[in-house]
Amino acid sequence: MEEQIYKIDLISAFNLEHIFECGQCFRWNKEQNESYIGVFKNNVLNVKIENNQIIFEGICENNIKETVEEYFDLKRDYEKIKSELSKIDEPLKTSIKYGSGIRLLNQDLWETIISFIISANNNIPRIKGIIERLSKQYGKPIIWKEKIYYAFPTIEELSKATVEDLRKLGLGFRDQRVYETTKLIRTKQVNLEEVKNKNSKEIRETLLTLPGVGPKVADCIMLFSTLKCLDVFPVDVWVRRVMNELYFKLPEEKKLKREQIEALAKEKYGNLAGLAQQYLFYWKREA
DNA sequence: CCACAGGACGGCT
DNA sequence: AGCCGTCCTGTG
Repeated sequence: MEEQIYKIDLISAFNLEHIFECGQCFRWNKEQNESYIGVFKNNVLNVKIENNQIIFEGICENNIKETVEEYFDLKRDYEKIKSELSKIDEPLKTSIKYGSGIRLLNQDLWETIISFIISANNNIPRIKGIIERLSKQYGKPIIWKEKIYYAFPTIEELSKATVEDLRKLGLGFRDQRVYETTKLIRTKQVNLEEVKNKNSKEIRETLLTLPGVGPKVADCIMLFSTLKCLDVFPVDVWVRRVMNELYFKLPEEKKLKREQIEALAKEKYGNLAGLAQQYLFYWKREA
């Protein structure tokens, strides 16, 4: 593997902070110079914006242009999506202006499943720390510019970890869930290759059979991985707050149940509900 | 020291 | 069916 570089003209639906800080990924970190470095698959990339260009540079297993186009969802027309969603109502329009550079990454399904099981009842700094330790312990090293990075462990690699090993890495009560899910996937009792060919409803049902995957985690996996089911609407405490505030003017949380919020979102935002969720979430989190 | 934040799950009504 | 305590660790 060797260093590669790829540049494209800057597009308006591409902002590093919007993409990497909207809660969809855990392995991208900001450098001193405002660029980001991240690990995905067997790639380590630095992304920066300079002179109205987006510059992707780093160690890339396959052709960097194709890798980047796939991972950063570059073939999807976000301008069209934003203008369609902006018509729906004022709050959504405002949130879209705020997070205009958001794109949904096409992340590896296996990595997304494990990452979001770890995300349960957890905060972002700690989730990031756990995933780094898992990768360092079980993943393959990748060296770039004298620094060592670690790929996320493969199914086989993570299968070497015992529940106790996972506990030592700080997973807490999620250790058992990650262990059992890894076993189900390794033995193909849940076959990830087959999941890809199913429809949205079947995918969700399958994911929900994995230990540690409940409704919210299932939706995140479907939205943030290569599955790209844009119609799901992950409801966490933040989204619940926004929806209650925006549409019901209820100062107290928990007035609306998760299912009710989900149903409302699908009714209002239709098959782009997942994107709407991201704009609203990012807006509320940062503002 | 305690309170709190964050989803899944199992046990209880 | 719905509600609620518990699971673990970091932060204030």
